[in-house]
Amino acid sequence: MPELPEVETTLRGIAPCLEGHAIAAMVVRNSSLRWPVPAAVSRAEGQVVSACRRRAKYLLIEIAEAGGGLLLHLGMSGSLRICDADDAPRKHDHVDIVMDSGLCVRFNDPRRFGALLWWDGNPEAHELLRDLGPEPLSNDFSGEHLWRLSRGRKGAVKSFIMDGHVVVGVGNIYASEALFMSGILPSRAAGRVSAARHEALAAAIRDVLAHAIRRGGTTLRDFVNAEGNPGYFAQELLVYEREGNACFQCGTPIRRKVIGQRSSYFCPRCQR
DNA sequence: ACTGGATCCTGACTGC
DNA sequence: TGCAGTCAGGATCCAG
Repeated sequence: MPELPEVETTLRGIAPCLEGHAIAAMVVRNSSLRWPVPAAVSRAEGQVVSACRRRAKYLLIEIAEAGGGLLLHLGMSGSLRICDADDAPRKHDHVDIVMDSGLCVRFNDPRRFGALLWWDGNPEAHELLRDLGPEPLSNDFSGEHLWRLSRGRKGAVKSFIMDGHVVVGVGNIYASEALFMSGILPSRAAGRVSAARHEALAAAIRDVLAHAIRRGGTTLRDFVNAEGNPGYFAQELLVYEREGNACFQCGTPIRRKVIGQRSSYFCPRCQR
């Protein structure tokens, strides 16, 4: 479920509850997430959260006093919500970060593809983070970057922009949207997209992600922010899950095609 | 170095 | 109603 805008929305929701406050307890009801939740997460107990950040789709809850912090990934079906620590847990509420304030940040994840780990020292050096590409909303990301990395690549440009080593945070929804916005067929070989079109693609990725963040993310089925509310970008999707509906630009029916085992949506007339 | 495929897991939905 | 099959927003790992 969550792509970069949804993770960013979640971060902005939980940060005020965490930053500057002490963690009273880490309650792990079910430790079998993508990787087992390590006992080390209890090192957060009794410590003040110094900062909350995001890198790619990972949430970093930094605890300077402990020389490390919590690393959280929402996977495909995870969400974080703020509630009272004594609210009864619901199905799939696997972990609570209980705060001194009496509030708690509760991690729910039906499919358990999410992760909660502990990092020591510099989080950027963590094995899950160290080989990641640039943030799409940073100055390190550009059309020139995409063009350079794509030379000689025969795989579909859609799979290319979803590869976290190329650029982070572009998931299945926004990949289809950005390719439509820049007029590029998702199945086209990445290495056969011109420099000018990579420039347009980079701009589209930036625009669609920034706009989705302003709308509080995309709720297709079950995404909710930290307050339990949905995001409002779904109503603005141009091609995603619009198979058979008229293209907003030319009226041609939107098509669906599986690329890299993921559904891809595109206009066969507007995209080349 | 790159690419495609399998895989982890539950729930919602479809068609018989 | 029930049941089998399909699909889902991620990303790692492995074989070739």
